Amino acid sequence: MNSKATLPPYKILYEQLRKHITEGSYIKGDILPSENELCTTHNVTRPTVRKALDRLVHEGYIRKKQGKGSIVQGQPQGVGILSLSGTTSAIGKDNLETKLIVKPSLIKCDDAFGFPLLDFEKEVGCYRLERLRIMNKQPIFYDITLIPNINLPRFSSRNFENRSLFEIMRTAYQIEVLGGEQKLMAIKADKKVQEYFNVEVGYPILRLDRKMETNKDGYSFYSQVYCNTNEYGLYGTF
Amino acid sequence: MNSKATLPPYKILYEQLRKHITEGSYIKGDILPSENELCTTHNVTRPTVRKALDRLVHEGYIRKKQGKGSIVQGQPQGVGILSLSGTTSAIGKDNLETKLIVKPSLIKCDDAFGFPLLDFEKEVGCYRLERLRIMNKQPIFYDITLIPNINLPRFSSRNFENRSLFEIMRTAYQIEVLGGEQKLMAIKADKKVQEYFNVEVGYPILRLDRKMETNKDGYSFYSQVYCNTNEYGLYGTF
DNA sequence: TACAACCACTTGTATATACAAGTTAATTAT
DNA sequence: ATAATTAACTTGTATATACAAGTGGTTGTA
Repeated sequence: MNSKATLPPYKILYEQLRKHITEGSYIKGDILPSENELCTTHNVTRPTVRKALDRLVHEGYIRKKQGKGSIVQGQPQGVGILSLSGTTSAIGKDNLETKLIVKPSLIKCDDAFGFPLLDFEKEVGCYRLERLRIMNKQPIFYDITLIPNINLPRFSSRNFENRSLFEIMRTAYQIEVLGGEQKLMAIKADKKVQEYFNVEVGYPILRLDRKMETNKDGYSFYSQVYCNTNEYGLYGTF
Repeated sequence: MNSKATLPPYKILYEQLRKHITEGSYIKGDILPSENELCTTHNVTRPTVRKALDRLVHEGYIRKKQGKGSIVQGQPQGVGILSLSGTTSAIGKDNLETKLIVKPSLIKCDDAFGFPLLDFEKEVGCYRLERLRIMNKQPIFYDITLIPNINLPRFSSRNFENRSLFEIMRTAYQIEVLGGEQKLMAIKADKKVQEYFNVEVGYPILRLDRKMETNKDGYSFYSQVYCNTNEYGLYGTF
């Protein structure tokens, strides 16, 4: 039961190269050492090296060109709201102000924005909170989040202003979002949303219903996000 | 200059298995023949088989479990329109009818839905085509696509009905979409869209402006997609 | 019957090797 | 000097092989 079993060589190499890119040892446009070079320096064979590189390609860190080499692409940009990160990192922390408009409170519910809840999640209930994200004085996102109440010390009393929920979960509880599902739709602003966004009723709004899956086995949390995309479209890469 | 170079074995196997899944020969929950079986039936070795399977895993068609086998996941729900594949695979070929409403014609343009075009792209012009995707008699997607005119034999005369553009590009021209950028917004239906979708003016519509980057260096194509998300929200994983 | 051991099967990882195909720069012939 | 050829690199694909590790059924025992 060793929680930190030794990683297989191809993963070690992957982690190492990845780190070099994320930390800037290699920057965009650089060419990685050739596969054969990596073989000798890391004392593995080419298929092993290629397996590590495949992953970097897949994740967008590098791009390979036959006859030339592996070209560093830099941070895989754009993992915006449509992808892994939270909304804060999608737009850039600087201009985005986050307000907690409804403080976390424990509620019982049977489903989370269309995503069915597991029995144990119904049992323990969920923290529910509402936030508003404001950019240049204009509200852009309004979101409702449901977080199943497993052991999350001091959750209700945490400071949610101007912090990404993802960041809080990761740093305070070691819960990382690995992926998830989402459903997108365009809807007409209802009365509540109309007020938050200061637009007329019927105004087109983009809504995302999201399920965030985490590194804690079987543990997910959920949110429903309303976006005013009039000025800023949601940007992302894939 | 053979436009239809024979595909490498691992790609042939990939295409074949993929087809079996998308067409329903294998359905969700089925277990694929083991890697060794695939080796003998296709007369290749295991690394080759694994390369094909890796790709299916990556795209969400199958899931592998050590000691057990390759479990079919069905239509890769995950790779929806918000991710790698085209819209056809996002929803499932069966129920989605594709109509070509404006045939490909060469045009000159300076930008593609907000994405700047490279000089050579402006030079050679782009094929422009419009399609409508219909599900259960209800139009769901209306899209305009711009494809820079590099050497694409017979492009204008291809059959675009009920085929994913991604699939055509991949199988006919060995052009694979590796990733891209997209911008999403909710808008009000204008007159044209209102007619296509048979909704009133002002109806909320989800619009995606996308740039698709390919395995051909520097080659991208572009599309603008209008979605009626009233009945079916756009689904995707991340 | 219940349980443990075993076996046959699966995928996961790795080595060693070979040749094809694209890129680049040096070399050679004109 | 210029152009064509060559050589030395790069990644792409494939074979053949080996053992590790997880799964599930069978078998043999207590």
